[in-house]
Amino acid sequence: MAGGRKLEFDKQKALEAAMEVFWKKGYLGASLSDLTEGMGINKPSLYATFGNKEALFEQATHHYMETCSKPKSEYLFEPNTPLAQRITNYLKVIITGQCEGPNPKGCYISLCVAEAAGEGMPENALKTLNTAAGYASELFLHLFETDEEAISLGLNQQAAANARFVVTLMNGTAAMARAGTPYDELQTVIQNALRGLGL
Amino acid sequence: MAGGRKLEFDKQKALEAAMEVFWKKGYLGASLSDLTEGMGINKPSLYATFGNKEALFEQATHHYMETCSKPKSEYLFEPNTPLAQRITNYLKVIITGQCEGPNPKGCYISLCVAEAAGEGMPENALKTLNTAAGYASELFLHLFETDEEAISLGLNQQAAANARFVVTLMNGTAAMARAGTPYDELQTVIQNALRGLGL
DNA sequence: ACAATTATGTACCGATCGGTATGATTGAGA
DNA sequence: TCTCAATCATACCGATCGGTACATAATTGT
Repeated sequence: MAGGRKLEFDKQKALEAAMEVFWKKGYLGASLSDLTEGMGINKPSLYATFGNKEALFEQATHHYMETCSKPKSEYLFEPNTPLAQRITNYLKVIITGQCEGPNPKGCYISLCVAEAAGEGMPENALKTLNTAAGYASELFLHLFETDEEAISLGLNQQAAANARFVVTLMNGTAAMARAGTPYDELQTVIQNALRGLGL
Repeated sequence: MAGGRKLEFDKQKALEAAMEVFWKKGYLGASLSDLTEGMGINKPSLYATFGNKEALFEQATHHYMETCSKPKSEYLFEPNTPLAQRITNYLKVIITGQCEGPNPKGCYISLCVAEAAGEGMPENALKTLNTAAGYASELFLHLFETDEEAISLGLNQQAAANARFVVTLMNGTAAMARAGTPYDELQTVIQNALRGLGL
């Protein structure tokens, strides 16, 4: 019949802004005021467009995974590149994202998972978060189990343990970055990490 | 002149309980209701005995460092024990504390530092937290710089970087433990860590 | 026994929490 | 131009936030 008034804001920009607020404050730590201020809209617009705080978090988390997390994984599978170099490149990009740029320091997922253990986070937010949190583990598990060079090096023998080691270290760099450790200082742990894998 | 009514609770037990609440929820995440319920006292008693939420946090943090963090460091300086064995023992005890026992999962300090980066934490709480957060780094820096075996192995050449690697990994295990990773799975990263140090 | 002192429980303070009702404003189709 | 649908800003909802006033209960020295 009739189409009403147009949105006065860019939905994708608003979602990006919401992601940054959750990234900085966590789920429970981000208040509706923080969100509306960061997104540049007011509460009724937020609820009409995204549902509620929990639904917004799910969409922001999905946006984070698609734009910040998953694209970096291509460095792990670059053709004609030694495994050690691929892992180095990947970790460098990860640490860069944790330390530098306009985004908050640290890792969105790692922060919210830590927050979630304190209870008080609604169920759907938890489910979304757990799915996202498992991504990196499965990525490295798949790498160590199937990569040609990884197999020839025997890294597939303890693929799960090796993947856990790398993921643990990435959680560690996220914590250090969030505490203010600069890129130059965190970058040195990559060498130790590769040596820890036998590379 | 005259001494009034006696405290009906054990101040030390109440502080221990407060520590567990902050450990589980973080500073901002712990509400006065969470604290009074966990401590088994009501608000006026809390304020009369500990000051306010911020002062209670400072005392709880100090209690954590003295009872949970610092005592474990003795494993790093045990006489007549190879360095690799000392670090292994230390990390095993750390991970045990992060994964098992009656306390919340993860690391009190690591959680609150992550929370602090989101702003909103009062100044004195931040100062207390930063002091506590620097303890582990200085501990390993001192170890790698002064330990006889560490020097003979050349670990003192890059003492700061080596210390940063270990501290980063401990922050990582804290995050993994908080997310629910059990001791048996986290324990395997110790071997990778030692290899990363060249031990 | 009395007075002084301290701790306790209840009930309350202004501010903020997540979420919403309401009415004015804007734009599209007829 | 008129009507209808959708978004906007403001103001409000009950609940909870950190913190406190106040009256009562319990302990001590005189």
